[in-house]
Amino acid sequence: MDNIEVIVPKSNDDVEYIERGGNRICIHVQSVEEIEQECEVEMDSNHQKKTQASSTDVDITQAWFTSKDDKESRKGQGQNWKTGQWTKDEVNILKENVEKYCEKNSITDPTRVIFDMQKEERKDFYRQCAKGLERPLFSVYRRLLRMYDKKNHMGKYSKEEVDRLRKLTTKYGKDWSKIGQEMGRSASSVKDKMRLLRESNTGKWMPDEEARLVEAIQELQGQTTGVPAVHGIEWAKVADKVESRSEKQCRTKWLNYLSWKHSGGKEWSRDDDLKLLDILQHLKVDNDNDVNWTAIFQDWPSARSPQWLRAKWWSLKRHVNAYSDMKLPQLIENVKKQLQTRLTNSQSSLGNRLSSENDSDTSQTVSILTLPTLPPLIDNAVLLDQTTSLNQSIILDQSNIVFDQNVIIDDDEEEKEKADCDKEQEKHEEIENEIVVTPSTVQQQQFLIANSALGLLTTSANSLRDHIVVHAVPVSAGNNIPQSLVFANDTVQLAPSVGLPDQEGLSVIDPDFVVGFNSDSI
DNA sequence: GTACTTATGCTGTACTAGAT
DNA sequence: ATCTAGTACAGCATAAGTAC
Repeated sequence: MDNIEVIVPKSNDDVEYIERGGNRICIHVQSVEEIEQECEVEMDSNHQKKTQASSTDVDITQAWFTSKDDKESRKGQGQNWKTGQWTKDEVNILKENVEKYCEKNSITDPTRVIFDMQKEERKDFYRQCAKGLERPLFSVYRRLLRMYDKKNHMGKYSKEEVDRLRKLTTKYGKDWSKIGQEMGRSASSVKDKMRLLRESNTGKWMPDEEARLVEAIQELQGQTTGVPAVHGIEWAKVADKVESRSEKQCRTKWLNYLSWKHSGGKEWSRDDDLKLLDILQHLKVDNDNDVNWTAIFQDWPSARSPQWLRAKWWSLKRHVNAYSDMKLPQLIENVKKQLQTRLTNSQSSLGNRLSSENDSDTSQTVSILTLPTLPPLIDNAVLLDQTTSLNQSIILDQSNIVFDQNVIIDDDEEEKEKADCDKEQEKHEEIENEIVVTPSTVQQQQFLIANSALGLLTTSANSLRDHIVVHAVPVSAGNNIPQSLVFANDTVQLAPSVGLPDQEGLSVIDPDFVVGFNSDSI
């Protein structure tokens, strides 16, 4: 045995480690629980030390590795760890770990441990901090340095600072520590800033600049047409060839516009917004940092790049109040509602009447203000969820048809929904020359018939698409259509009630089943 | 010398504010 | 709404320091 652990209770809270004849003796006083916890930590530490020769056995959170080979071999062993941006939860765990360590060691200022202590003094500090995080120690170490460096996060550089930075760089070269010290900023901050200070144009790109960029990319990628390059481009070299722009500018311009343009990309549409939300919803990830934008980007002609796609998501989610406080699934739902509300408002501004301002979580109301000319085929339909009940009213006057629905998602909300529905009906009954068709009682025969080409809209959580709610009629019903459905001179095709595909995208539509809506017969 | 720890430098990316 | 820019942060490689 290399090390022997001896736990000796003492009358104060001091913690001491003593080396005796190759044995390491830990002396401190703690509760039984704390002692057990400490032993566990030490055992982990010892285990780690013993097994470092065969590093692939080591727990990721206790391994300090940086080399490519080490990572590859660990991946080969099926070990996995988190990469990329740290989540809020991870940062919180890290902070808690630091606080715990400081508390245990009677330290008031964590920066003292990180920046002042000798490594013997802060023994096991990084290992303790890494607990509960699926990150290598190296990653934890770097994160802590940045997090607790008071000279970091100091905001925008003033013009004076930039001038001074330029002078100091001339004086000290790339000694960023020295420059940072004099500037009162962190070394990485001054280094990053200098990198972006290369002389370059700003603002809109000129056609000749764009041409040079395309040429540079094609030259460096060894390609002239086809698939846009996204990865593996050395932007510093590209910038050298473009001459008038920095590497960062080149990268952004290429990834967000030119690569898409040069591969025959299509314009982004509202359908693409909905498709994106649909995809995100089905990914079932808890955090948008975990979204693989590259995978989503594949084979999507309207998407300009993974980065651009991600930016698209950001522009959508920013429309939701307090978006940063929401869990992803909830946020996606809210983005959908926002989008649909924006569409409603947009329709309203075109001169149609907005019949309902109600956009709460519990009452989801649709108003189709003018009955559009329906296309001969409606190619998408969504069967309402079994638990969903639907009330609807159809309001007709001389020129407009207002088609309202209240979809009740949750039984608990039923009373409220009903009240909302009643209120809506009262409101509508005040309007002259309107005919109100009361809710259907045959719920199994209700479908959402969707086709975004209609330009229709609901805020229902049940469909990703613009949709109109109609009564579906069994094919067997033939022409015996309920009179309540006959409300216009348009022709619409309904989904059959039998042989339905299990979910959305109801493509099986009986081509012969066409219902003539005739307002005269109401 | 070797294995491990700590630190630095360069490149690329993420997030988001500001400009258009 | 979209484009551009500013800042922070991560990945990767490797140098320097240290204990054995």
